[in-house]
Amino acid sequence: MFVMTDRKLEILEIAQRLFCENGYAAASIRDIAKAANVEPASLYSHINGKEELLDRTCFMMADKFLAGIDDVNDIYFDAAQKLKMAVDTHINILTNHLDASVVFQREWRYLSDERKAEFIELRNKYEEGFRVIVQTGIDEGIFNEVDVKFATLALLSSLNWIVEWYDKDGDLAPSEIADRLYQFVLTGLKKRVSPQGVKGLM
Amino acid sequence: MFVMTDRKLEILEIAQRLFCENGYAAASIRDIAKAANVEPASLYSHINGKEELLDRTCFMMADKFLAGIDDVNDIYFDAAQKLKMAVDTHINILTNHLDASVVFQREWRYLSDERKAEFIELRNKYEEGFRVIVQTGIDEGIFNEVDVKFATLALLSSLNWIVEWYDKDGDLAPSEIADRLYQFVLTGLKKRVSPQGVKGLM
DNA sequence: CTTGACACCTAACACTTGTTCGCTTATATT
DNA sequence: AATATAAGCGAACAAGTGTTAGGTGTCAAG
Repeated sequence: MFVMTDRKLEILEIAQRLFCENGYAAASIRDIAKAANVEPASLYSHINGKEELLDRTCFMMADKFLAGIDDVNDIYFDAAQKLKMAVDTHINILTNHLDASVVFQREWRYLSDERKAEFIELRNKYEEGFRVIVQTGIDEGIFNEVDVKFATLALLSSLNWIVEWYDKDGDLAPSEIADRLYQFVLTGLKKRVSPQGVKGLM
Repeated sequence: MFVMTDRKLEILEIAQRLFCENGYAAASIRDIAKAANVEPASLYSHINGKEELLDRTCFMMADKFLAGIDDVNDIYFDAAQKLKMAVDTHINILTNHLDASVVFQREWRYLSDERKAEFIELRNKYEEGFRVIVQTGIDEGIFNEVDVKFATLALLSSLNWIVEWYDKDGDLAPSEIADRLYQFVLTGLKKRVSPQGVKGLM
């Protein structure tokens, strides 16, 4: 059975850090062992192989993201509120599991063909969750009649890019980042001329 | 001297395809040789080493992007028009050099430390070009008073993500993609209530 | 007091990595 | 006809890859 002992988790997190810093292919078992203060062979008391570390990371994160979007779509508020919730949740997961998120985003390509297919399916399911929100907003008449698939990808890409520069000791808290990103995808750059102005928006 | 013969270019493009598909670390010299119908040793008649292939790709693309943004900022139109031009140019480069763009975006991490530093500097210069446009828009009073650095990163990330799903045989032409992305970053998702509506923008 | 799980070890395995050496062939220029 | 250059070859190199086999010490449960 799959029991996750403390040591296993520790090793997984070390692997995530190295996969994040150097990439999956370039981060060797020996690197991971050294960072864990252990001989390379000793890792195999905890794992079945290098790919397991990647596999676990990708699917753990997929589960987290999916659980987040499911929560949001279960709650019947208007699309703007749902979107805010979804953005908050997404940014929270990213910033709370930064290394793992980077692996989730960049390194899933190195999964085995079968697992890669499963992973892509889960990721599509997640994107579908966002598409539902965007579509709902259009149906409610509060969002522009954009190409849903296209807009959702642009939206998600804005969210995901923060892993490239987010600094957890920086001056922007996750919630502030989420606020600004939400503002950006909602209203864009162009100033509105309508009476209530920008400040009045959600 | 650095002369780029036909065969050199051919090999470079093969390498770009494989770096794009498998990642720099996972694409071996032997893979590249096989794709070029040549023995591994023969590649060294054309290149000095594997990293040269990555190096050339990253800096070639950096030059292209920088030339693009410089052209835009040399022309004195309003910020919205400049932004449209910059988005068009960016998407054009991406879609015209898809493999190389992916390498430019994902694989620059594997450059040597010195070259990596130079690369990051060029990339910052490019981002600065976009920041100037956004700042100009704010100064002109046509863009919201957003955090310039933040908004520019969100904007660029929307543009860059298209390499993940762009299909040159798909139904969306590069210019259409550029139009929609421009629309997205300019007006966001939320419907405007002002009289002229969405259609009238641009 | 034994058993068994746990975490770790040394040593080695088969294989892949980027790269170099010396050599050959074809093509074009003098 | 002689020479230079470009483009290729087979064989080998040292180093690094993921992984396995078999063994050691620790420690809590029976």
